[in-house]
Amino acid sequence: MGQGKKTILIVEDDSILSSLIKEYLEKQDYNISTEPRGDCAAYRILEESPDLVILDLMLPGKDGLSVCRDVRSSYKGPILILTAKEDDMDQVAALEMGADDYVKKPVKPRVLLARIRALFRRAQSSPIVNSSEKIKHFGILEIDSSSRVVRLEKEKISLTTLEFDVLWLLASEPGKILSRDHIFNSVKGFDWDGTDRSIDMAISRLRKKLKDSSENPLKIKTIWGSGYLFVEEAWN
Amino acid sequence: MGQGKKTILIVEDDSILSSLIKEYLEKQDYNISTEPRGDCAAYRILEESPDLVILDLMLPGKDGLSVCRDVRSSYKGPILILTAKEDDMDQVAALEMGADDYVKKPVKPRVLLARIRALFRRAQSSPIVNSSEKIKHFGILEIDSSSRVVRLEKEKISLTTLEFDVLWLLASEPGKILSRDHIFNSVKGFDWDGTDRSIDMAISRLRKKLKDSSENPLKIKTIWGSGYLFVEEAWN
DNA sequence: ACATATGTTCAACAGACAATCACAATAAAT
DNA sequence: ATTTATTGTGATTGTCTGTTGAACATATGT
Repeated sequence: MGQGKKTILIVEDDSILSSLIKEYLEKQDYNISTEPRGDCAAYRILEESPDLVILDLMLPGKDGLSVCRDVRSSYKGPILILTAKEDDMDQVAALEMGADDYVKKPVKPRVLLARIRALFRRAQSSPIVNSSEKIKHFGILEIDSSSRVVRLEKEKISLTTLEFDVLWLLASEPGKILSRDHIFNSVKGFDWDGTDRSIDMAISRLRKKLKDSSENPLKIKTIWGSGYLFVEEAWN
Repeated sequence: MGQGKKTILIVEDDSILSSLIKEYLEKQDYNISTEPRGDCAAYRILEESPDLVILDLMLPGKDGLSVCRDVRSSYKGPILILTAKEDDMDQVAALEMGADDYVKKPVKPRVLLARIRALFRRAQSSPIVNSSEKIKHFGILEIDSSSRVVRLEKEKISLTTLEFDVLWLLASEPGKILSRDHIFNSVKGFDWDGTDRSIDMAISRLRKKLKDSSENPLKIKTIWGSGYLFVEEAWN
């Protein structure tokens, strides 16, 4: 499930620190992007709408406080200020400006993580409504993503989680070639290592369960050197 | 609990500091009560349900961390830890235990106020989910959250607190995958340690009571590697 | 056409994760 | 303080998924 990971934008001009935090948080299973410039930060926050923003105060282009003020009215996620400035009045100003936390450098990664988690616990945000279609029909095949049930000629087929996810993805774009790379990424949420053949296996097991011949597959075709393709017309 | 003044409970054994903060915050138009003992704190938090709690860690009777853990599942307001302890691990532990902020003494009143305000801002805007809907119907299943009664084909099913909370949460978002992490967090109020299997057990017991087959669950499905999902269509 | 390199399938195995039992620890009730 | 109910834990079993290697298929170069 790709949607699972939370995204965090780190706005920080010290690239060493920035990538240090990035690495640490990536290990904790967050999706991290970084931005060194203050004047680009506001734009990117609104554009990417990350689940959380880590914001430095002293930045080239525009200071963090202004960024915070500028985005606060439209960006609803938590903003965590991370800065070396010692002044208490900055802290007060930032918090009043709409920041949710103010942490002084240097900070232990473990502490930063705990604070991030506390903010997420409170925010609990996920207003992204999945308005896309929940049920797909292709002749004798029916796929229901809210109950995760697949029927073939009205008969229920029991698929595993991975098999279902792959089928749903392919069926979402019938007639289009999807690379292993892309399938892997969409289904697992992280990148393909190039040697993994789990997708091959999932396809193989899917074909068997969907009664598609493997030597001459009509329903899920192999595009040699490119990937796989769901054939819409094959289910009648 | 009216719209008027917000109430804050200060749990702090140093009576000088305690009344200092009390005075300052009263000037800012908050309603303050104080409690010096740790072992009485949990009781008073649940009894008075203040809008926010300021909690010291080193307390007579019972330490603040335990207080935090004990009340977290039923007390939903912000908890701010205010302590002289310097140890980073205490900070991490407190935040993971469900605290919302961790401030080191000594702190300027102005800073404390700013942090309190930031917490209130979040608490207010955080979506209280079930203010409207108190009863859910899914075919033969009926869940009443005001009386905490569950009926299956009109027959009353007796669920434990945890089981009910988990069921209610899942049924609040049918067709959506909820991770153990998320379920644990919502139900207990603090973070999952990664080895705990209480949610698995709750699900297992729920399935049994709701007469869902365990080898091939139709009503509460397992999404391998991700979590669980409530199937709306399975109750007809 | 032939050999060679590269991409794909599949069976069998191994490791990771989940379900469940029986029991221990904890909390609640008496 | 004792009993009872609820929740968490260790061990076991089963299920899902990824890996390996051999066989097979498709493309490329000579």
